[in-house]
Amino acid sequence: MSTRRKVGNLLGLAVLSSLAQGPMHPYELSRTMRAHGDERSVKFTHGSIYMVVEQLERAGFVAEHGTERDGQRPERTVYGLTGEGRRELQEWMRDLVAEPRHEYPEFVTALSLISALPPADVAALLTRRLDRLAALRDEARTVVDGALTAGVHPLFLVEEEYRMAQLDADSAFTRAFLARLDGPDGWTRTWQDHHDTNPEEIP
Amino acid sequence: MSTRRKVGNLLGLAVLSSLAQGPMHPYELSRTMRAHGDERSVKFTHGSIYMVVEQLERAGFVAEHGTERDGQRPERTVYGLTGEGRRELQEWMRDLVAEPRHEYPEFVTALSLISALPPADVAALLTRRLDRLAALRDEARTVVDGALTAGVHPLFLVEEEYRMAQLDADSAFTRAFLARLDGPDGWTRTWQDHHDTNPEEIP
DNA sequence: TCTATCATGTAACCAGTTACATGATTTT
DNA sequence: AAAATCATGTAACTGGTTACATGATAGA
Repeated sequence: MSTRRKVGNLLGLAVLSSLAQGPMHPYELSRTMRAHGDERSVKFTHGSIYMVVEQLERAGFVAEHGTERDGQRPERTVYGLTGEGRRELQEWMRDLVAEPRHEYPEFVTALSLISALPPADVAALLTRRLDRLAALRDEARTVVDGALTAGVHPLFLVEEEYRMAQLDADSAFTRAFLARLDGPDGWTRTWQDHHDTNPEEIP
Repeated sequence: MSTRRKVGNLLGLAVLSSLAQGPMHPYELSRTMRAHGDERSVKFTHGSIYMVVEQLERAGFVAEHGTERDGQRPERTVYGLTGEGRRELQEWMRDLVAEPRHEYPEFVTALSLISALPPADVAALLTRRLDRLAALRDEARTVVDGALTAGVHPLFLVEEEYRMAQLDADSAFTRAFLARLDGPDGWTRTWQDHHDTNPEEIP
């Protein structure tokens, strides 16, 4: 990562945060994070948790807190936060909240190459996109409503609110783009020209 | 990637798109993409281009088109798009435009763990964030204005417009969040309580 | 001519993903 | 009791980042 953080993966942050509630073994991290619905906000899989815990240990942010054994199941190593780990958690969080960074959403890339598609096709594709955006928005809404009626405090749902706000902005942009395509302000014209003069056939 | 695309890296898409203009060697890809300002929309470095070209070749999307030599500089291998590559470019673009996917912006992760910070601190951090968001917005505006006066067609700047829309939504959300923090609707209360009852000290 | 920067590529390393291994429990 | 699923972990592979290597030109 560009950051000079010793562990750059955001999954590491989520693990630090979980361990702030008390020591756990990696599998338990996996379970509780999954149960808590964290997979909507952090990308992780079973395997990646073991990896990141290892990294955090190398960096001195977590340390072995003992080992347990339960019947003949494999022995589990329990990890706990170190002082350094606690400090890193705070600092990292403060940084993320205060400093937005330049990211690379897939749609940005696609837009930057949009002239590779013929304009008529793009109109159809954007229309389809509006549908899908609405579906994602509904999904978020459902998650939030479900959690609220289950008694979760709204504070623990702000990330979904943010997501919805971004989805709304995406929809609005998409609609505006569509409008410019339909309108006779010359957009489609130059675009089509660009296509015609750019044979793109180099066999 | 979740996609069953043979090459999942979006840099691969940008390379396919560049090669649609004609065969090139990797260094030239690097130069033209950089000159064209693509680094704002796709993350790449010198080294990653060589890597992705190799992957594209393994996948059959590009092929050696010959080798050149210029003086005693290292010999350059020129790559061109194959028929498969051209098809992949189209299909991939259509997919990206029509199907938004679930992504993991850093701020979403931070928000999902926001209760790890004390509420008073968060207010200050969000205020700082507003500044930084404004700066990023200005930056995008400047890029766009510069390009427009240099004669670039707006079609080639839509990705910056999108970025600005997302930044605006981010600002609006941040302001609303701040307002809820200040307001006496109980938010800060439960939050602070959560902090007090959650000692987070496991030394 | 010495030094800096450009042009071009390779290699070494670290991170992340996926698949696999194996005993325990639950379901049919 | 066979099949499926859960609990727990490791290993192998692939991808991405960084640092390095080396000749060529250009500026001081």
